[in-house]
Amino acid sequence: MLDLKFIRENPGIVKQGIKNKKEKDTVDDILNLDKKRREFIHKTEELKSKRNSVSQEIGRLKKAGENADGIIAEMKQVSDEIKELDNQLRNVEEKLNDLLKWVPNLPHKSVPVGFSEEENVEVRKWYPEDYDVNENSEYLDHVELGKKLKILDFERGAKITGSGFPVYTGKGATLERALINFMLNYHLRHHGYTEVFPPFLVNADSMLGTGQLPKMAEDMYHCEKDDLYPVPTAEVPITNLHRNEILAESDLPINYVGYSACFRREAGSYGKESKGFLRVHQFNKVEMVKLVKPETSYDELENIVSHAEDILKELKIPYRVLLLCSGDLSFAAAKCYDIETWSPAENKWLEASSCSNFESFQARRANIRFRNETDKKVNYLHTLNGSGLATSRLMVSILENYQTPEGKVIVPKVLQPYTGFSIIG
RNA sequence: GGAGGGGUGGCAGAGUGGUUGAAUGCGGCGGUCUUGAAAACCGUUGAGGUGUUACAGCCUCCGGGGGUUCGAAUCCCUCCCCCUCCGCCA
Repeated sequence: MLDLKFIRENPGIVKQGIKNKKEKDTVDDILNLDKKRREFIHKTEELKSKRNSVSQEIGRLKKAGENADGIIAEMKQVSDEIKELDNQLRNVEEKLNDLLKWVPNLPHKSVPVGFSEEENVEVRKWYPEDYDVNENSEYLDHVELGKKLKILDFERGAKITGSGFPVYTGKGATLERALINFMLNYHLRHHGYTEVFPPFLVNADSMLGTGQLPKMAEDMYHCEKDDLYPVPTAEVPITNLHRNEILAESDLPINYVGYSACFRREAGSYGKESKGFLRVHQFNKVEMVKLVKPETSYDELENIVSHAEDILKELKIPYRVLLLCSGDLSFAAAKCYDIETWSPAENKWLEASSCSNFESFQARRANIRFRNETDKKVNYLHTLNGSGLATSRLMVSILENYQTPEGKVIVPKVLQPYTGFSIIG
């Protein structure tokens, strides 16, 4: 959510930001409602002030045993008027809030303006030593390989649940678990995070807090009976841990890392790119979440990206880092880097991580604040998160890059202590 | 799922219709005293909205929402959460 005052004072900047993000511009409607709102506030508060003082007077009269029927009758009218005005005010505020919830975060000034993914900017690329880009191009893709080695079973996943719910079996299951543990441990030991194991279902307030609702409602699973949402990412429960809290400045930065299964409906995305792991409804992800002081958030964004990159370097998987252009930014993000890993069989880069700075956008929605130690003022903090990383696309790159000419898969060295075996097949 | 109890400021804990945004204690901050610290004493200490150049002023908030009343932390309805006991259960 953007600050209403900021919108009021900088409508031009907000409009431009919305345009650059290809979102719907409701600024004029918002400003109109805001004006109405303040008019109602003015009227209703004037009456309330009167009511308060007269009510006190009534109390005094009654105590003194005097008759107050006249002013009580008068106040009854004032009270009705207040009720009516409050209703109208509530109505206006509801409309205003509905609009505000749909206003996207504004792109940071360092974000290139652009309207398609072609306009994303490649920031850097990394290959393991002696990596030959062409070497593995003849190998089996992860679906065929997974089937042959009996480590992935997409068909039975479809049977027991539905398409897009992969099953890991045998050494595949162990490898997946090893990957998750390796990543968690690495972030804990080398990057100073605190581990969180969150619930996988959250309430609507949490989904609103991080910005999945209302805009992404169609992409979320929803358990209607209990009004709970399976998390699309651990970002949601972890960021919302401190919803409606005022933290001490000395608490910051807070660095959390946590694993969760992630559930996404991916509505309307069938067909293209939906093979195997390329698009699934349930996947595993280790997520880094940071709650930081505003002035540090852009440095922290660079940190979080490098933390994700460290994992790929340890795994020796080729990757590239993209700076997303304004039009490709998610609703809540002010700036975002995607990390894509190389898939030789697909002959393309696959998104395995997304690292974003939300500035105060989520903090304002979720009401997460901190108290400045020097001036004692309360202010919104900045939130960030980054995948560190999602295992599904990463697994594609691992299986394909570590494939031997015989169709076996060597387990990356850093994972071997976790798997207990060094080769699959 | 059933029965009962409870949700008040950073924490503990008063307050059951009329200057109560809220006693008191602890904690925090500032000060006096002290070579320094502790103790003691004094003062101060919630958030949001509106408004203002900035103050002031005004309004709202005692789990959330709604209601009764001239007036609600206090009464009513509803939802949520916590605790105790029973039942069920990985």
